[in-house]
Amino acid sequence: MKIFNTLTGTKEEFVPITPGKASIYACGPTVYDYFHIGNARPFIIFDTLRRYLEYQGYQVTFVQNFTDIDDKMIQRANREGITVAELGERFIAEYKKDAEGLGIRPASVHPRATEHIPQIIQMIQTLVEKGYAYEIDGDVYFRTKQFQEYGKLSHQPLEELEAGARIGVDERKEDAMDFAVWKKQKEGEPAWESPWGMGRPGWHIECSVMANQYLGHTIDIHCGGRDLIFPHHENEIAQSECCNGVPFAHYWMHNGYINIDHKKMSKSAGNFFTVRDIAKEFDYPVMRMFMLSAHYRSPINFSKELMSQAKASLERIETCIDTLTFLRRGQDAPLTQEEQALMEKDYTARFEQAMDDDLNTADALSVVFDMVRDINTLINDGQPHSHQLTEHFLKEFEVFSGVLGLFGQKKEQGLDGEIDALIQQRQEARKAKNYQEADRIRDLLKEQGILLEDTPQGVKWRRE
RNA sequence: GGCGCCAUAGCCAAGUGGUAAGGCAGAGGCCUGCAAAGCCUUUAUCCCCCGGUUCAAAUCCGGGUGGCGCCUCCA
Repeated sequence: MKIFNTLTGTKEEFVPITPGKASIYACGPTVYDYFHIGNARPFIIFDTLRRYLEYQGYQVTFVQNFTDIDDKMIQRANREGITVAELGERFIAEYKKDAEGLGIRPASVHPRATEHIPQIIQMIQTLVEKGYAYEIDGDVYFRTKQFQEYGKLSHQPLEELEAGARIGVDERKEDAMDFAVWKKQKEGEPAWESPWGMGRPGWHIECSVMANQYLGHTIDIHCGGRDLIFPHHENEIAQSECCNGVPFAHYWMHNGYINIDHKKMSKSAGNFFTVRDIAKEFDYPVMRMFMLSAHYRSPINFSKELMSQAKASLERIETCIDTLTFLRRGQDAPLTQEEQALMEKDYTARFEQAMDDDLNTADALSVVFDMVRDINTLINDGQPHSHQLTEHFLKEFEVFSGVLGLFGQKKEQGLDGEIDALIQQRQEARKAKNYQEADRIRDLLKEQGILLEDTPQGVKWRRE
């Protein structure tokens, strides 16, 4: 597949370091609160990347960290009167609930910063020894001037970065662009012992260390949100490459933002919706549908209206799957020419072509919709259809579903005695042309969230 | 100030040199006891504007206009 590589600014064919294997590092959440839908975008997108690479036969090692020590963690923990560790535990658990709902599979490893303090200290020590980092009164900074390639990911000339640097920088630093890799303990902060005294790691160093530990010196793909390009990812590159002397990651992938009223959603701006809150109004898969309906690098505007659109779209696919499932339970029929012809159409090839093109999920979904319409057109006649046909397309949906992490997850509805009895009763009433009674039963079921559809093949029902 | 992105129908969104995919919403029709679901038809002579290159441009180049982002914690 082709990947747009932020490092080179071009689309490139993905060639892994080790044939048949792919190593991916994705920056995970800081677990100080529920995550918002802007945070959810990279989780969903890169989970889809992982699924697609696995579908293509790669053995994928996917690492996503939990940042469980930083300023925000400390603030929040203090505010709630609990320890940073307790806060972390709590929101890691909450992350997992939302992630599961969104169809985000657990990573191969979910390392936590606080569980890698010795390794972090060791990497900092190496950097200090090599002259890439220096200590000032318990703080340790990275010497950006020492790394010639600093700025290669964000494509910013170092001088210009300096020109834009803010006032209020720590005057003790050798250079305004230098960043902290180790922070001296302040009053009331959790801290660990180190060669530079009590302190805690800077933000950027944890990713360098954990990527290194679980994936090696050089990894295939590193991904995250666009806002991490500078300085976070730039700093990761500096630390890792100066420490190990080899390229850190071959491919860098960055997703676009989620906007609200065309402005970037962010915690600090306050214009955000948590995934947990949206889930009260829309099912989790609707959020995933929303995310996948546009290309991952484009910014997308979030609104309830767009969620409703995503919901209706998703239902269109689910309904088609439901109908196929329903037909498969019903009467079989010999395979017709039309059915044969439809089964020979190669939706999979088009789907793969779209996904191969830098994960074009919007285009891939359009293939699914084409298939849905073609199936519906064929089975619209109310006749029984070959089980061979229904099997074929249910399998096709399963493939697409496995890659996108969407639709078709619902378990086949078991036979429910009570519902069946009522449906039976209603059928009797209909036969006797007692439509008042028939409608009464239909309304009764509707109140319980059971929707009925009368089809020539029998009565089909679905929940919600 | 530096660097960069985006502009396609009422809404969303693919397409990036060969004559506008797909979804949502709307309208009309078919089907239905009525519904629901679905199907069919319909909705951009045209892709922000102005120039240019080309046999050919929404797609490339130049210039505008509008919107957004990074340079600071941020997915």
